[in-house]
Amino acid sequence: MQDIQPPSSKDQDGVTGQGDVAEQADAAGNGYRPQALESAAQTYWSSHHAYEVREDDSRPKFYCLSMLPYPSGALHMGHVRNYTIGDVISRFQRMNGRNVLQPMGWDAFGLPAENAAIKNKTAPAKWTYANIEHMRTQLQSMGYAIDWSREFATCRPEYYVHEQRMFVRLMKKGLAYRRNAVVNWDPVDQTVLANEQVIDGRGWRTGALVEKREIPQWFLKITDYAQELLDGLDTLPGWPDAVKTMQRNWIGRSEGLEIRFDVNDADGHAVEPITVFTTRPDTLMGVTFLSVAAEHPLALHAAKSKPVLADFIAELRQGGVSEAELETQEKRGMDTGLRAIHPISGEELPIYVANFVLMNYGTGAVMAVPAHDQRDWEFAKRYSLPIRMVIVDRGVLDALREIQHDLSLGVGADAMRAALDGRTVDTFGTSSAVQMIEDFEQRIQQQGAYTERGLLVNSGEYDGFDFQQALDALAKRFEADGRGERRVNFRLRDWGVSRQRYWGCPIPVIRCEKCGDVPVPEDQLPVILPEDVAFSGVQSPIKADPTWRQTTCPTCGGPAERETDTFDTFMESSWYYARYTSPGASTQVDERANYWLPVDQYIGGIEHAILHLLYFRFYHKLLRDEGLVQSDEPATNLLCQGMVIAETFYRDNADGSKDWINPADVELERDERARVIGAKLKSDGQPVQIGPTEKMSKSKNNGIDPQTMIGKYGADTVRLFSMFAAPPEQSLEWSEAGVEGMSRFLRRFWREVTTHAANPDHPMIRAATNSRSDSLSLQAGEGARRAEGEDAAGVVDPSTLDAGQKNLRRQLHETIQKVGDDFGRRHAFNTAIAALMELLNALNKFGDQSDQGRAVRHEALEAMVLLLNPVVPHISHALWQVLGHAETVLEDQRWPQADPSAMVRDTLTLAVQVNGKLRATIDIAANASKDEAEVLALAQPQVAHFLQGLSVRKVIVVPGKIVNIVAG
RNA sequence: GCCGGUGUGGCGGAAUGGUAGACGCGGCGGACUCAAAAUCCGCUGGCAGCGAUGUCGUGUAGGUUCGAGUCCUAUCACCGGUACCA
Repeated sequence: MQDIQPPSSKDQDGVTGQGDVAEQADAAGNGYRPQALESAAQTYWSSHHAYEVREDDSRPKFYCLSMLPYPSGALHMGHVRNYTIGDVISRFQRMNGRNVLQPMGWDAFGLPAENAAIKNKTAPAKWTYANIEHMRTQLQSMGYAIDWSREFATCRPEYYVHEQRMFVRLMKKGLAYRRNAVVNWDPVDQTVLANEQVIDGRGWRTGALVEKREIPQWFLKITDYAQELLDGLDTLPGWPDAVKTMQRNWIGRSEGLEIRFDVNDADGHAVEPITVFTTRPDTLMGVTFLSVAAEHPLALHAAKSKPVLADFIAELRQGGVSEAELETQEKRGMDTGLRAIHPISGEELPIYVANFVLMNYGTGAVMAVPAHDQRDWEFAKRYSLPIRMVIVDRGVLDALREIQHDLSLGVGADAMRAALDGRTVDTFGTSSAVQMIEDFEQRIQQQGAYTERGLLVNSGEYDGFDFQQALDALAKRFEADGRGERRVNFRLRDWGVSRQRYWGCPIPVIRCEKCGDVPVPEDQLPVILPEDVAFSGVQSPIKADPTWRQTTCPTCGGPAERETDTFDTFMESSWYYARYTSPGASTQVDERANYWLPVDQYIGGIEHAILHLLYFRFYHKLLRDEGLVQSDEPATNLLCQGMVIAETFYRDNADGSKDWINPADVELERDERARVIGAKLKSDGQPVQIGPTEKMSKSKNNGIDPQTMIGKYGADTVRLFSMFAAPPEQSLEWSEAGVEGMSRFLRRFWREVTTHAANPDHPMIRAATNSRSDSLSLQAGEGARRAEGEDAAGVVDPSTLDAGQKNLRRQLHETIQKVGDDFGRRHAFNTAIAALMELLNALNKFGDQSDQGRAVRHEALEAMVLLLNPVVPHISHALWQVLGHAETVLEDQRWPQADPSAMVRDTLTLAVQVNGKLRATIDIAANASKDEAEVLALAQPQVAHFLQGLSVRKVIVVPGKIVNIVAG
């Protein structure tokens, strides 16, 4: 780079001046020194409060929010990816004239702080605050355009006081209530375990078999909002369909019938009736038994007089409470000895306790129809219970009608034959119809349930009915005789917010023996969690501390105790987005919330698709119903980014365990075709095993530390790689070789711009350079303003361009259009960057040193700096000055606009296919007719060759794309 | 188990029903260098062929279409969630 002339070589220090940038370019030849340049840019932004914003009605607002981090100790690549996506969108939107808010905070309560406290013998608070300090510094070194003035940590009383106030209001509205619910209980430690802490049914520390235990817990009535949460999904076109589908299925609205069965005990005496909920009342005549949950009152009643049943129920109490564990268990059950009376046939049906029936869905009891429900089918097979077919498809029904008017078959093919016995019908038709029915029934008996909605048979007066007719008829019948009713059921359960943990927001309730659960009066809030505590891990310090616990009842003034459970940490993360809009407000949010909300773009991991994003939507409706916000939904657009994954490497130990080796310490070996054939440890040169490519984790030692990468390559390179290597919603595989490629691209870009700018003959550069010597002592921007105003000679004159100049300019404007679309609409950052790489490759080949050639190059380089700015803001900040502009917040420059006249093409290339296979391409005038394209296509020698012996049947011409000749 | 997603060269990926493999990595060859690094230039899906070119090819099996990586049906593998990890 010997030809680079620094615009001004003797500038003193100038952290923010142009001189140091040029000096860097000069000193190292290639000259791109990210560390100095990045800290200079960051200092400039923070000293100018460049990203602090306030409400401004003169511009459209844009609230860009990334999910707030849990302060686990150090920034990881998942954070880097999440926040880089948010930063690119934020900077892009600001360059397009929006008033952009991008805040950051800390989801500071949570289980890992307690685990760390046990391990390191420090208080959870101390550990958490230290992590926040460290991680803030790390985030700042990434150069994100964050308004740090709004930062908060959710573990501070000034934050959670509002959460407590909302809770006591919800209690008064009846939206918060207390009831018993089941948890994982470690009988050795005598503690409640999180699902995560239960491994193969045992406590993670003690190894003891976990038990289910019922304890009183607080709930929020999210089910009151189930229908609205479901309907609201239709108002969110900017949310991914996958997320909306998952939420719809999670809410799980189903319409059906609640039916009451009378029950007799083993001696034939009537006991309490049982109510079941079913979405398939059409299968009612196929019920052959009933199943109830182990906790169902009837089961407990029966167990009193049946010790084996009591033992069985006790056995079902073992194991964890997670749905994944319950649903993958072997299906087991036991007869209670009780008998349900079928409400139509009067038949006596056994009632089983079954481990797959959940007490917290529906009524905790189901009617079992093995012929038409796969789970019931498997259960029936295992316990030799009858399988009675009552639903068939139309073909079977028609076959049945052909041979008999009565559609009742009895059970099994033999019964059907008996029904046919002695009848005389058309021989051929009968045998095929019999075969068909027999096959259908045998399939159900032997292979599995038929679960489609078909037509009823074996159902007496309902034979031949379809699903809807059966539902209507049965609902009418049962509503008339008081045996049942139509019911809409949701799978969604109320939100259990109690946690038996210390490091969380105290639940603001006082328990009084006389007055019951009394909400803490608002003027006594917050209930503060003491932070300076000794924490052993077995018991919560606030539970152990009588002076904290003991208080007086706000109602009767008598002695009372505080609730010592704390809130689920999803509580804090359900409303933080709103608090960012109203820093310092004495209420939960103030009127500023209605300027910023709803969030215009929310970004976070797909793992939050259901729980967090549903609570987030729910809480927004709670805020709305308290009159605090006006919108119905918290965020209009949602982007879910994929995980960051990396290769794993290991060595086997003698005892069968594995030593996981960090990818940074491993070198790959390849064969002559570049396939990876092995790997060895750099330090000893000995081979290591290659494991699967997985999510970065401590356990597999495949995490790549962002800080190391920033130190080695600079934040811009890390940002560029994480945006280039994959589209945002897919998983991103970390590759240090790929990172080096990004660094290479930035160095080439640096060289292209500095080489161009160093040419003293260029009029625009000359103007800028002349002013530069005094630009440091003048107001920033002076020199650039001069440069921009003067010297028309440096401006592109489209009418005088030659073909090469026109081509480059066309590519430039096509790239401007593509990058704008990819950033703004598609969020396809990877392809936008690829297009910019292509443009740089073209610029690199473009050797034109004429005035117009240089003017075209100047236009292209300025545009590139602006287009790349959202992704790599530090180098852009520096190069913008190199191009002769004053130092500035680049987001306040206009986003480049594509010039349609520069993109006009005279000729187009069309693909020519014969019978769908590519045989030639043709260049044709852009305004050519379909007929002209067809004639030219048919004239191609390759086309003629493949048409030999065939006659053309049809020619399809898609203008601008393809000509397909169909021949045969 | 259930719900959602993904599957394309040696690797990450591109292709919004219309020329499969853009861009990057890796690899091979060359230039520069005493040498190495860096940088620059060229080639790079498989098979056949000196080549022009042909042929096969987007997890697997079918289907719709003039045309399918893209749409439909079935199936396999992997990933995320599964209500107390966040």
